[in-house]
Amino acid sequence: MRAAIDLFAEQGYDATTVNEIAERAGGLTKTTFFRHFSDKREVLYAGQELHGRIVSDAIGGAPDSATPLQMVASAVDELAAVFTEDRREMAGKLRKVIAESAELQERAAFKRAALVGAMTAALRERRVPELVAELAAELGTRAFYGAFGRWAVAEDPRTLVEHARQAFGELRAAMSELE
Amino acid sequence: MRAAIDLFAEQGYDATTVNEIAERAGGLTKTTFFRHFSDKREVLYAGQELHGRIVSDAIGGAPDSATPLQMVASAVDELAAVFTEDRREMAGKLRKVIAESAELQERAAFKRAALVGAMTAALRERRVPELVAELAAELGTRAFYGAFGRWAVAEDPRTLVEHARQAFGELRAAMSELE
DNA sequence: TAGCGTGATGTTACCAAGTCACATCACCAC
DNA sequence: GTGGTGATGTGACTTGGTAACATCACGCTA
Repeated sequence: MRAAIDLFAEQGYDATTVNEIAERAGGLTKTTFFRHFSDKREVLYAGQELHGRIVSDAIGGAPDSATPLQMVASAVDELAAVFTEDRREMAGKLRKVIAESAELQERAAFKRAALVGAMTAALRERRVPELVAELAAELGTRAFYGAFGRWAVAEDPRTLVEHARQAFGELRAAMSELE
Repeated sequence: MRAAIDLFAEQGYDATTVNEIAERAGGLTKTTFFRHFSDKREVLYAGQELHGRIVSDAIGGAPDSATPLQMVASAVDELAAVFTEDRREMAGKLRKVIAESAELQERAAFKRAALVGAMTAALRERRVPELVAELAAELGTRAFYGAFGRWAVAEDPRTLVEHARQAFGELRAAMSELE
C-alpha cells in the first residue's frame, strides 16, 4: 500500500503500472499484488470493511434512549478515532492522489455509499424508520468526509474527532435552517 | 445502447464483450464503440450530463422568493419529467443489470454524486449557504433515486413525477422527525 | 532426521478493455 | 469529377485481471 501511494503521488495513478507497484514493494510480481488486492484501485481502499463494522457496532451499542442523530454521532466519533495523528500525512497524500483520478473518485463514491449503507442498516436494526435512518446516515457520513478532508490538509492542529464533531454540529444547524 | 442493455440483460455485464455489443449494434467494431462511449460502463449512463444541466437550469430559474427546498423540488420535478412512460421498460431492465454488477454500481454511485454536486453548485449560485445547499441537494437526489427505483419496477401506474413528489414529501417529513 | 503439509510466491499463458496510427469509404459541396 | 469531411475499419500495442501449474521456505510430526 505504501509503495502504491508513493508511486501514484510521484507519477500519477494512470501512469503507474501494477507491476511497478509490486516491484517496489519488495521485488514482488503482478500476481502477488492481485492475491492481496482485488484490483488496482483497491490498494488505496483496502481495510474499509472495518469502517463499516465500526459504525455498525457503535450504532448497535448505543443506549436505547439515544436519538438517531445521537447514535450516528457516536458512530462518527468512533470512526474518526481510528485515524490517529500518525496517519494524517498518508491521508493527505491519499486525498491528493484521489483528486487527480476519476477512476479513484469513482471507487471513493462507492465506498462512501457503502458507509451510508452500513449506518442505515444499523439504524434500521435499532428500529429507526427507513427514511429517517437514511437521512441520519447521510448526515453522519457527510460530516465525516468533510471533516476528513479538512483534517488531511493539516493546516489545523485539531484531531479528526474534533473536526468531525464540529462538522456534525454545523450540518445539524444547517438542517434546521432547511425550514 | 439498446444492443448493450439487451446483451447485458441476456448474459450479464461481465460475460458480455465490447466486440459483441458493437457487432449486435449493426455489425460495428470495438473501435467504433469506443468512439461513442469512453468505456464499457458508460454505454449505460451516456447522456447524464444532460441531467446535471436540467437541475442546474431549474434551480437557476427558480424565483428569488423560493426557499432552497422549493428550488430543489422544482429541479427534481423537471428531471423526473424527462422520463416519460415509454422509457419505463428500459429503465427497469437497466436497474436489474446494474443491480448485478459491482462495476456498474460503482459508476452509478459516481453519477449520483455528480448530480448532488450539480444541484449543490446551482444552489450556491443562488446564494444558499454551502451546508444548506449540500443537504438540500442530497435530499432532492435521494428523493429522485428512490422514486426512480419504484417507478422502474412498474407495479404502480403513477408517473415518475408523481413518485418523485411523494418521495420528496416523505423525506421532508422524515427530516423534521430528525429532531 | 526425514518427510510432509501449508502458505506465500513466481512463471507462463491467456482474455478483454482501452489506445493509437493509418487506411477506407460514403457523401456532400463546389 | 475533385476535394473535403465524418464515420468506420484494421492491426498492433499496453495493461488490468485470471488461471493453472511450479517452486520454495517453514514448521510439524513420525
